Amino acid sequence: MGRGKVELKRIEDKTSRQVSFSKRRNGLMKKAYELAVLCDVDLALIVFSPRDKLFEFSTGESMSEILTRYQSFKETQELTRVIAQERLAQQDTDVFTADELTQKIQRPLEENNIKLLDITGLDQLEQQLNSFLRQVKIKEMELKMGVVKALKDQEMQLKKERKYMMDEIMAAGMDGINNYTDDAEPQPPVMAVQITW
Amino acid sequence: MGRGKVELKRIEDKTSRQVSFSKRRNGLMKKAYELAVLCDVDLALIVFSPRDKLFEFSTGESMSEILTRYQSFKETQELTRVIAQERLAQQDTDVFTADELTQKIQRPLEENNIKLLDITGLDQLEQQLNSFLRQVKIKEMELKMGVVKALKDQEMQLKKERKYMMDEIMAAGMDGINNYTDDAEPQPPVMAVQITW
DNA sequence: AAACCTATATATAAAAC
DNA sequence: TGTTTTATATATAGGTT
Repeated sequence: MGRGKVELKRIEDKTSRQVSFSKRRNGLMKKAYELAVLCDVDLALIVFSPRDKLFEFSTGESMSEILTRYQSFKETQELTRVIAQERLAQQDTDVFTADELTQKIQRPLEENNIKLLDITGLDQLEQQLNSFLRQVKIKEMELKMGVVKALKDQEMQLKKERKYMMDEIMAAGMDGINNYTDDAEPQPPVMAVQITW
Repeated sequence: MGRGKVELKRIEDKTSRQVSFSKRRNGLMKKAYELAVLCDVDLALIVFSPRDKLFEFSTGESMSEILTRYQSFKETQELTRVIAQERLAQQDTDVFTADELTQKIQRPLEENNIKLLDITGLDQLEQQLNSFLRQVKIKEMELKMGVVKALKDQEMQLKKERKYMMDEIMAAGMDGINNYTDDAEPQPPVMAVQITW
């Protein structure tokens, strides 16, 4: 895009790399701005120069709002994935506990958030976090209950399907079949979400 | 950049806005990629489409690493700003407490981090955060001590300067001057950083 | 929507200041 | 180091399919 064509690899000459960085960085920012305005979208751009200088651009909302939105999006994505996974898993196992489920859901969410806390976290931060967490606890609980309910519904549906199939088989005169290989009766799924304050 | 020139404002026609979004988004990603490769820099790009679909691009390091780095950078920036402010403030006041200082430093940092915690924060997150915070507490303390020390040094220097000026004045035969307008003796600055576990 | 087609607008490499 | 110049490479608007 200039007098000479450039290979897509690190520019070895330090000077021209710096010049290129300066020009292309401006170009990228401009393009980002144009995209945001023309197409009416939200975006965030973060660039660290080779000398660790920070260049950033974000639309109307502040950078941290967009990053928060990103986090939310990722979490929802993870939740959706986990729920889908659970549904598949449910096709093979008959029983699951809410505790197991809770664990599975929590792990990815925690990892995502914790990475964003920096080493300079402060001691008072803990207190504020506690206060903050108390405030969102109700919504959190609602969310969990919703997930558990969704899976519960799924389980119920599977059971109905099994029952339906069983009925068909029975109707065909194939009674005497027993799915349980040991003496223990199948236990009802544990259905409790633990809430601690 | 095409057959017609486009005004820099929201494209009103929905279809061409969508087409433009698709084309320009790809272009932006490509440019971002080229910048990263050619100039050997780290960057992150987050775009939310009008229909809330997420498009993202980040270099080698994962997105969350870059966001963490961004957070760190911002915190350092804030710290630097606060320190500079403190230095200015010190020119008018004679005494400051480490407690006051700690408060001032903590506020911006907390705000920055807390915004990144989403409503789906989980109850176990609190525990992990506590564990995490314990791990970084030592570094945190070191940081604070460093800041306090820097300001302490600054204060000492100001005192020396005042003393020097005072000496000059005294030497000029202008004794009997008293800077204190009430009976209380000036107290030494409180010098303690509170560490709780 | 996406994929292709030009004509034109923009971006930018290299040079010159 | 930054700005301006200019030749060339790229991006993309508006069509068409």
